[in-house]
Amino acid sequence: MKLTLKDGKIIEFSEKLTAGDAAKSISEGLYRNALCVRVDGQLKDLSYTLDKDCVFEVVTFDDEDGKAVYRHTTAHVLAQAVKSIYPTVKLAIGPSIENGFYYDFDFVSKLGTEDLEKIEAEMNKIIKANLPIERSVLSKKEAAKAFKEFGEDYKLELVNDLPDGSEVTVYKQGDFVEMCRGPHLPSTGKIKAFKLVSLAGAYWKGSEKNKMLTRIYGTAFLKKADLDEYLTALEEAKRRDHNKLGRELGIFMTDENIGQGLPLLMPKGAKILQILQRFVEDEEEKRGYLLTKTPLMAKNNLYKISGHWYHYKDKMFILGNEETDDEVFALRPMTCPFQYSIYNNGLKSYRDLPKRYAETATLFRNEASGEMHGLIRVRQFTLSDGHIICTPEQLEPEFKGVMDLIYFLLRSMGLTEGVSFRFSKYDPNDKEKYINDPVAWERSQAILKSIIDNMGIEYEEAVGEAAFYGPKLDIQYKNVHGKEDTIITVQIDFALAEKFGMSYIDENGEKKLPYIIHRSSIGCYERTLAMLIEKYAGALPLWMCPEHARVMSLTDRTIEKVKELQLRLNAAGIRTAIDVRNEKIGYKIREGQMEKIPYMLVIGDKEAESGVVSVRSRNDGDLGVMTVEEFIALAGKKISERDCK
RNA sequence: GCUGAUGUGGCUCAGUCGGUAGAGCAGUUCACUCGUAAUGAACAGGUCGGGGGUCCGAUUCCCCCCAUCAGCUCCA
Repeated sequence: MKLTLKDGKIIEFSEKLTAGDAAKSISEGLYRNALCVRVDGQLKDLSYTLDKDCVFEVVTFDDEDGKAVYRHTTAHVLAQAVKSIYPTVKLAIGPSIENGFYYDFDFVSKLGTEDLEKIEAEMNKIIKANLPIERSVLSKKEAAKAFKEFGEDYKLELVNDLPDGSEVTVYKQGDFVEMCRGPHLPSTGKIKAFKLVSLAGAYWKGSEKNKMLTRIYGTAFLKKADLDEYLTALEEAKRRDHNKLGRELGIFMTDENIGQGLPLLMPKGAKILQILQRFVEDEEEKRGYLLTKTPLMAKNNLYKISGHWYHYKDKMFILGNEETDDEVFALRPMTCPFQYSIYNNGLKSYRDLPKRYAETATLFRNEASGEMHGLIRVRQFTLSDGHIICTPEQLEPEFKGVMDLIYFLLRSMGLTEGVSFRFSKYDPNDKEKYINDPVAWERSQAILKSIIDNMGIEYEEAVGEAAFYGPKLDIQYKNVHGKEDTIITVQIDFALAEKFGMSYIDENGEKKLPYIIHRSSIGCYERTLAMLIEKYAGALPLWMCPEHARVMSLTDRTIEKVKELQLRLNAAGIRTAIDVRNEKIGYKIREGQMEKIPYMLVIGDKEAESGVVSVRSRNDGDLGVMTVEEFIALAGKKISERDCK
């Protein structure tokens, strides 16, 4: 029997043996770290019997699969511990996830955070006992019978969902049995460092129609030091959290009397958004967009035509009552039908196309109360919204134009690293959410796919993430908690033009339906700001800082000079504030540093006399003295170039 | 909306096993006029998230709201 190793080396064995023994004989060191193996690319337990030629690979914790197996086994230990402390609990599922694992339980009584320690103690007992983990195979029937006996309703449901005649693998450790595809570590004692991190609710099978179970999150590492490092990194990440940092820096606040999801942008935050908005609107104008300004509300008729009323009525802020009022209004949740109405004003020829409409749109969406999060999910927000109405031939170049604008903006903000692309498609089985026109869906998805493939964009496909009227290309960004959000989206709409009676006259004098691209350029300003705060830990690139420089007096003798310099810098396009309080310079510097002011300029008697300034950068510390002209050149260049370093 | 947690001066937090609260920072005033991440002193600042209930008495116990955080679900 020949085993082909990863490096191409071939090892021969005279008789069959377990994967663990094979690994052991190949390399003592590697074996010590082997968690499981890959046989012909398939993950197997160390107890797996090798009986024919194969490609053989040892899987360690350095391997993503190895981490997953290690953590998955920890999840089993968690389940065993919970089961032994709370015998009435019912088990659901417990997979490994990025950076850890979770397990869902159905508890009879409530579980509190303080119970986690008790569970950890029990887990430690199980690990110390070093119970062997044994795999066996049951028929569907046998498994169903066993889980029914144990009263494991959720496991039973999972078994019953399997096709008839299929086999079920179960893993046994001590008196604890768990249905699982595996593989697993050979024994519970292999787990060295773990921690239960948090407690949360989660719906059975991910559907809110089902019962909410109790989910316990945890993580596990090979070494205690690695676990500690991971937990410290989590704490570090929280320090960058825009929701904390943004409030500390005076960028935004909330007020319980104003309401959930309604952040107030304070002077600094408002200034940043103004800077970004001017930048985006100017850039859009350069690229042939026409600015519109449309109402913040409309009669519900409008949303009935678009279909939004039927899809999203319960997420709209409605003014009036359909039963009793002649007219019912709703705050706008999107801009599309307003710009379509503008398009429809006057007959359009193919010569008029493409029409590129853009608007910095205030939108309102009544998000569920538990969804709100800082500046990322809010009920009122500002979207750089826009619609391009074009002929079929113009669709691809226009889409490319949109992507070019988006790249330009992302680059200007230094956000190109860390974004990923998602091709969001419809779900053919979801007749509720999507317009029922499979032919149009397939056609428009094929068009979008061909465009983005031609552009060489790497993306993930996501079924069931499309808008109800068409497929999307979403630009995704991860926040400090690792949660991914869409920051920008570009959509192809095959449905709404017809609903709104939009048309153009083609070369042959025939009336045609245009294509529509729904697009954002910088996304939702509030959310983009949140991502910027987290990316730069509050120290935003100079060009978008509300305060570029702060001039500080060393003593009261130089206050007048400080004020003069402020005027001069402001005139040169450098947003400048002053600090002439009667405080020590170290104190003023410390404050400026904590507020992440890019440049702090100090004027004492020496500078005042020779007409220079002492410059300190928030990143590089004291830069020494320079003339005012030199400073203006230095800062001015970085501002105009939108230097993000 | 659901699960769990949290809510005490502008901020960070302590405290009260039921007898109307305390610190540090920030603020104000005074002194110091100072050289690149905190000068010193004094003063001022709180309906203990809101509303009900129990009690002689509630910030503390109970109920209902509101807001905040993590997760689930949702996201045109």
